[in-house]
Amino acid sequence: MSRVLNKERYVGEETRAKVEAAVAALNFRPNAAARSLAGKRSFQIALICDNPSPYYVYEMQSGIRDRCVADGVRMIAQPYDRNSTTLLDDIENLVDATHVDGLILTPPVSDYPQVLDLLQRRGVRFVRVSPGTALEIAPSTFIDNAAAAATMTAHLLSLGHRRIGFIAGHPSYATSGQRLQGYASALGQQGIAFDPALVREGSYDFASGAAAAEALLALPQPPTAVFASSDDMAAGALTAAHRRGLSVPGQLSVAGFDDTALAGFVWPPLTTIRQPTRKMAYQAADLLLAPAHAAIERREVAYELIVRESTGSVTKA
Amino acid sequence: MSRVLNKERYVGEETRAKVEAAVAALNFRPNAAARSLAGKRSFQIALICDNPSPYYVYEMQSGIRDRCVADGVRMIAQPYDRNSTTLLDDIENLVDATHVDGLILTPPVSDYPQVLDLLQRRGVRFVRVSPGTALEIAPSTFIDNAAAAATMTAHLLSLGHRRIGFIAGHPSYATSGQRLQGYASALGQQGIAFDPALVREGSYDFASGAAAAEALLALPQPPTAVFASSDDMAAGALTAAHRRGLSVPGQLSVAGFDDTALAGFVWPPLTTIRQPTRKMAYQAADLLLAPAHAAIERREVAYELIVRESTGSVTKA
DNA sequence: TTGTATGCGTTATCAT
DNA sequence: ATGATAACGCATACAA
Repeated sequence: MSRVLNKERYVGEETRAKVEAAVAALNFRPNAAARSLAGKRSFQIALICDNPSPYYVYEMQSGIRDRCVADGVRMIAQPYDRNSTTLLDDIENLVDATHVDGLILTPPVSDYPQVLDLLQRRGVRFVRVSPGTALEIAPSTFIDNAAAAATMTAHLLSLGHRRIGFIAGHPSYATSGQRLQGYASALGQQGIAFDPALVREGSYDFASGAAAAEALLALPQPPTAVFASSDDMAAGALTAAHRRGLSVPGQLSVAGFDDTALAGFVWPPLTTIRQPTRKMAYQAADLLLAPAHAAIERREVAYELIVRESTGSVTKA
Repeated sequence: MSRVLNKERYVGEETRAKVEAAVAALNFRPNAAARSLAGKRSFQIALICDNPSPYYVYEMQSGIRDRCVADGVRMIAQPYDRNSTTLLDDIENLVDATHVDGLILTPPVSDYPQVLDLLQRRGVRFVRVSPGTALEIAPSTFIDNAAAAATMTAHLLSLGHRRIGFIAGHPSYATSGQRLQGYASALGQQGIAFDPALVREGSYDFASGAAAAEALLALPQPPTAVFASSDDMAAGALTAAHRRGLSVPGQLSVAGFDDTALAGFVWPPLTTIRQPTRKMAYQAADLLLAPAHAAIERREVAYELIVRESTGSVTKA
């Protein structure tokens, strides 16, 4: 029976048929605990996801699930506190207790040296989503954040904007630096000087986006467009503009990044870079569940510029 | 060792100390699979959550986790497709394979007769969140949806509104009918006739909210306020108003329900009923993990009216 | 209060 | 290609 369920080679055709009939008749479901105890696999993977955006978390989980069902693998999802001091211990505990077949790490944990160390020491398989360092130690999925941010910046430039504010994410996220760099390089491409005053640091969440936009709009020479490197921050920027009575995009264009549902739920709907989170998650799970490859694979996923109503051409003064 | 870890009675003080020392020294972590196989508990629970709102899902998971850490229990979270035809089979498979210690069901699954039947037949413990039928078959957590909706409606009435549009949720959610009833009763309280034309059915998501609001605003005698029974639908109503060039709350007041983060991310921020999803989730997990009670417990959680800028007094024509 | 043995339901190894 | 059997790491019933 075990041999049939695990699709081993060398199983007679009639034996297989008999077993399958019995399985169907008895509505038999193998006990996961017993399988885990006796075998090498536990048919469980875990998602280590500490992210401020529920949309992101949801998409990650959905993508992983989509891939897992094919293999009958379950996902353990533990929302982690951002400031948990026990993260390392929690992960070690998880690994020891459940013997998960693998872990999927999202930013910023995907770049925590201590976590990576631990996992390597323990010989646990893991896949990283959007990592920024030590790319060769494990498989990963990613989008070209720099190119994506450059694309958006170029879009704003093509609309006539010359002073473009940029709201960066928290530096603990590798993607944050990559997006900033793309913004800067697109400006350079057009011979526009990089003005540090136009760059503010947020933490990928709404409140920080609102505060950063507030600061930008209070500048003696405020920008005519704001590009926030997350949807939540862009929504914050939108609110800041509304509070100041600025029409969007009439007086201020606003752009986001990620293209979560939020981008379409605000007014005006946000022009964004679509990061296919769900697809990245699916690929991450695929990397984890597929038979081990010889080489460490880095799998790139395509991004997309989504133009909506929050950006428009700069008005002639 | 087993006796110490499981806090059994009749363990000598010195034996306990020795064991604990060894556990600490070896960094010992009991194997979950072995515990599950040998014992009665699996130290795993599952969340069956099919909800259109990522915020809701996130809050549910967070609340459950908050309670689970205390017991060293893990949560299996599988996002379910809304239209999955295999839901019943998936759940049965989950139960058989993992022998979870219990399940937490959220709407609308918390009222699916087939699922409840299955769980009862199999003798699986489960807790329901916001159920509407057969309340006596299992513990549950809930808020008084009718009273909450009545409170919001009363708030709008006190602002001078007399024609209040109501966007209901999908009827498969028990909460949907409860909220509608609260709205109706508050109107009756003020001697205002219930006008069916002012009630539209949505499906708790943004798009349906936008469509419903669109229909309400197209009425010969449009409402001066719209009360949507979810934040997503309220955000949709907001967008519909903006598209029509209506100022909010100047020309149209908009109110939501749930008080997810979304309520604060849109413009203007939404007046809502705060449903403490996280707390409900925590209590649900508590009901599941606490030693079995004699009686089926129904645990009520308090709601709260949150007044923000999307509602205002009706303007004199 | 503590030691001991049996068994949980599979996988994997060794024979056949 | 298939049958038999020893682990897997704990909980638990029973004995001491």
